Amino acid sequence: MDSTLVSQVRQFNRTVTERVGALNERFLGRDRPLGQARLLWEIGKEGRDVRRLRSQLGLDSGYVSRLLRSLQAEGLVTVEPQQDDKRVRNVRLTPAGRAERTLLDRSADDLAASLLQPLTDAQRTRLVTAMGDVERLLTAAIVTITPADPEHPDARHCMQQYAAELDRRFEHGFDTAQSNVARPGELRPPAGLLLVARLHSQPVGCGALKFKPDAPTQIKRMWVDESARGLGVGRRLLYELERHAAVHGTRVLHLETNRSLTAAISMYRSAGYTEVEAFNDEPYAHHWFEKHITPTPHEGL
Amino acid sequence: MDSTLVSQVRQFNRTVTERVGALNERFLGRDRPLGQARLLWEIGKEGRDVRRLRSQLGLDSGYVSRLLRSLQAEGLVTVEPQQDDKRVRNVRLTPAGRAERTLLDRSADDLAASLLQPLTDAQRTRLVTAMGDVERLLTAAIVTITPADPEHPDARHCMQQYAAELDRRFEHGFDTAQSNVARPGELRPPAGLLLVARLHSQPVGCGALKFKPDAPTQIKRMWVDESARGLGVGRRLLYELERHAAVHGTRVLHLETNRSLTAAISMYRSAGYTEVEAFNDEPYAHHWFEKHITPTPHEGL
DNA sequence: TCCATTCTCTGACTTTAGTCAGAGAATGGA
DNA sequence: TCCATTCTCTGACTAAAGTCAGAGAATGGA
Repeated sequence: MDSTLVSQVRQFNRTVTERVGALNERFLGRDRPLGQARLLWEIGKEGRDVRRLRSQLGLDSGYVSRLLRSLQAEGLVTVEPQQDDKRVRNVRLTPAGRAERTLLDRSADDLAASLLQPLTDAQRTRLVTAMGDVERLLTAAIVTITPADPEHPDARHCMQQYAAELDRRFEHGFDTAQSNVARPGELRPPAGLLLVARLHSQPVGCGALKFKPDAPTQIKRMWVDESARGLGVGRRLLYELERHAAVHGTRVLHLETNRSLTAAISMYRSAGYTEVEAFNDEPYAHHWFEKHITPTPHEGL
Repeated sequence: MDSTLVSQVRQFNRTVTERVGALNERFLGRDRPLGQARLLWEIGKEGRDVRRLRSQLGLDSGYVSRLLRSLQAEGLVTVEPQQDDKRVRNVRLTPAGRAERTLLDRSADDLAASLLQPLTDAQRTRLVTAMGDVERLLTAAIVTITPADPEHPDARHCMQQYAAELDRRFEHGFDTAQSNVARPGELRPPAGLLLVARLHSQPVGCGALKFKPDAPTQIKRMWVDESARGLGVGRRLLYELERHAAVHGTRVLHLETNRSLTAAISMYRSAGYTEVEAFNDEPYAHHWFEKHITPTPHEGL
């Protein structure tokens, strides 16, 4: 890895955590421990169940329990069992809790404003733009891409979303029954491979390979969730699929797509796929692409 | 303040501190409290005196003392009185301490690399560029600009640096004696005003006004330290001077400058100053500028 | 109807990160 | 020479942020 990049990232980490961290304490931690404040914030106006609070903040169950009790003692929250599963408990803000949360909200606004205040308009715009870029790319960096079984709940979620989106976007909708859609077994080794992209362990994208003896490997089910677009997830999925295909000995990749998926088409083009004659009779396809790759069997094993 | 900007800054603070903070702990805080690690890092290869450590990390003297003793107990540092002032104590790393610091260094590199690793080359470059922007602008945001007495050590430092820089940059050097340089009294209210820009309480720039009865107010001693260029400090100094001048009732501002100071000249132009005939006989000047402003007496009082 | 599992809570801890009020030594200037 | 100041250290605290090992209630499937 380029050491200049690494040292610039380190410099950034130092400066930003120091600067923003210091402000965080000065503004938010004024009369309330940061832990309590974070919890109060995360409960939200609608309330939340304890389990979700815990996983979102990454805290010990005992610790959260204690924090909740201290908030309860101050009359800021109420805790009661969920209707349908009485093991789970729901936390809600009382009116006093909502008022306190609004105060925190104001403090966070003040903090942000204090960072912007000394800057000129032009500088403010540049700062916010750069912050957006950093955020987006840091988010992209924590997206993981791993093989998954087609029957795994995350995989099924992706497939459903995939079909639902095609149905929305195709001129005449999309019906799984009419398409040459792959059955789960075909996307499971050794017949194929399914990759799932996850962000904060939520599935946000997928892509699959279907290996064919003595024929090009097919790319299937490329999908990226609305919320994760613009992070380069599609490109990474494609790249990972190509890598796996190469290990499997693939020389040629095939994929077909619908003309309504313009962003995908231009991504395929820019990733080196060239349009070819129709190589199958998929009813929903308008474009057929192929790419030649270099097999690298057993690499990294 | 534009609430879109504010909420974007908040979003950034949340995402980035969470993400970088989590990594910080996972990589750096593995087998050593973060406080110790920071101290170990800050001591540096050359050693440092305790006073400076304290001020750089912003910690209580008793706390630093205790941290140092725990590092000493592990054989990582030695502490001994300074030669010339035995109240001050110097801290140095032992070979074991240096080894430990190298380990920390490696961890910090790994952390940074782990952020970059999942990204494509293009994304890495964009991330690092955006990080640089954010850092620079956050640094700019904590520069303070306040009036100072011309005899204050920080003010004197600025004046000396100002003269030294002119001497370096002018073709034939710069001699205070030959210039119509203002004496301290002239830059002190009510005759004038001196502003000092500071970063982390170190002086990094200055600018002054000289009020003249029934004549344009003069801008003098505009200087920004090498280390703080590109942060918009000059522009902010100029803006603040104009604001003070307006409050004082000024209608026209005058300033003269040397042709070697090209960056300053273009800043004056872009800030609305127009070149005019020479209005004085300053021997080092090649360009004379003026700007009309609207007086705002007693504003904000 | 069991029984393993899930979810939350409690009690008993620990570690980290400080703060505060001096004490004691050294220094610098009047 | 004195005295205020500076610098570091020590003792005596505190608060925050967790960790860990259960206990007890509820649930869901065999």
